[in-house]
Amino acid sequence: MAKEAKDSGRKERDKSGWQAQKSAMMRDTILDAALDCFVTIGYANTTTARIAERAGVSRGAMLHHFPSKSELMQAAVEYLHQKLVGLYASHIEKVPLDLPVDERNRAGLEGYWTYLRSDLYVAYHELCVAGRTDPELQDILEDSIARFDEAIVESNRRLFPEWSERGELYELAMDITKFLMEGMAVSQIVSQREKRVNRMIDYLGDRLEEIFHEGDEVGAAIHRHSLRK
Amino acid sequence: MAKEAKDSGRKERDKSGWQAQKSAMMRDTILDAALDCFVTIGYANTTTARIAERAGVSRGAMLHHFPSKSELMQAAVEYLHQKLVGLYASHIEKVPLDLPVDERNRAGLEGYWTYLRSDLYVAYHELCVAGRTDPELQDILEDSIARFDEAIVESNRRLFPEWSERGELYELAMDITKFLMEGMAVSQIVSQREKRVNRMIDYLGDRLEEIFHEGDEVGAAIHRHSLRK
DNA sequence: AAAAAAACAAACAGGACTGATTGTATTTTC
DNA sequence: GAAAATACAATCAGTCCTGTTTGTTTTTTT
Repeated sequence: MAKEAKDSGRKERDKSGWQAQKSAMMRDTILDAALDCFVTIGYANTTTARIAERAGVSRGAMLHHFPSKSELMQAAVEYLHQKLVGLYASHIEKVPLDLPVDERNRAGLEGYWTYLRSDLYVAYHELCVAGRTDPELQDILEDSIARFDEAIVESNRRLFPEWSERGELYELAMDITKFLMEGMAVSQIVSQREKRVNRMIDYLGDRLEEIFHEGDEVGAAIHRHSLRK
Repeated sequence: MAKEAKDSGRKERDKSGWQAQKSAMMRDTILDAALDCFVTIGYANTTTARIAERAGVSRGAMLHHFPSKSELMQAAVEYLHQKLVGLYASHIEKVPLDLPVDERNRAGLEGYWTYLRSDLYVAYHELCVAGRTDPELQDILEDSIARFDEAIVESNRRLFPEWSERGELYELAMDITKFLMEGMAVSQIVSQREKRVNRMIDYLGDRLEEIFHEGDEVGAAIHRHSLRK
């Protein structure tokens, strides 16, 4: 209240000065360090002191930018979210739109797999698991996850326009892709087993093709396998 | 050395006395409390004080049984392993062996899903994620995981004897089941979304049936879909 | 150039955690 | 029943963590 009244009486701070630039750089440095810590030592072992050390700044300086650990974590989640969206998009954008469907499916799966094998995804998973028992973190993540899912839907709409009218088949295909590949990725996080990945991606690509072509048939055949009650 | 020489000169402690019974009960009480903590507050937030409180014993008493947190965690992992094996077996044993294959597949999947939806699995996943950044814990878990996988293989051999000669098709079926359902379970851990589970289990059951029947064909057809290079 | 604001660093304070230690109670052995 | 072993409880000590406070430096505004 009193503070806001005070602020209204002065010019807004110039955002183009060296201080402002330095502040923005500092902020990113700290947040990058936070994500690094999630990946290398785990979310559970991430302390403000460790982040400051990794960022190469003092804890006092960092506390100026993020007055509490909670605020720092919140900013880190948002920062991670932006990076994840960017990372996913960068892999998906590499897929040429003029490929035939089955090759495009396969390329999309490989892009998704590369995304799932990233450090950023590891950090994300660390946060998700921690959020199970931390309501505050969970709230932040839910918002981020919802926005990320929307971004995925948007990317897929562009990359796979032929699926746009497949309704429940599309949902099934998305589910099986998501669960199967994320299950595989989490399994890789837990213990590195590179074997079998290509076989699984091949298999999934074929299944997606089948599911898609089920939409070419009209009538009882739609319910033959995939949508059995 | 010197201690062992000393011990060899006296009778072994009677294991049937009240003290021995109480000690075993105490041990299980502590370990149950530890698993409870993993589930309710997460592995990361589990402290010796919290376990002792949950077990209803003093920290001093607990320290007698487990002289360090490390030993307690090690014992908890082993205890969890035993419980997991027992839980999985209990669900799988309920499946009547005289069911037709497709129904037995479906029943096995539902048993596996029930297992994956258990608190024990949640605890297991907490440990797996924590083990990523804790080499000591990871070592313990690797041993446990390997033994658990063997137990699964043994159970499946009994429940699905008709798969015993399907070689790589069997491996594929096991992989897709594992990754898909664990991916789904982990997704449920992270955010509770009960929808779509039955659809996915239906779909997986059908795929397993297909994969199995690919073994009925000899020649190029084996490589038509699933095992494409 | 002085004043104000922002940024940075260092130290303080209280709480939490683990392992070590000391003391007490219970059970078993002789 | 006394001694020994086991079990249990309470306290101590050192370390780490987070938030608060104080002091210094840098940048911007006046």
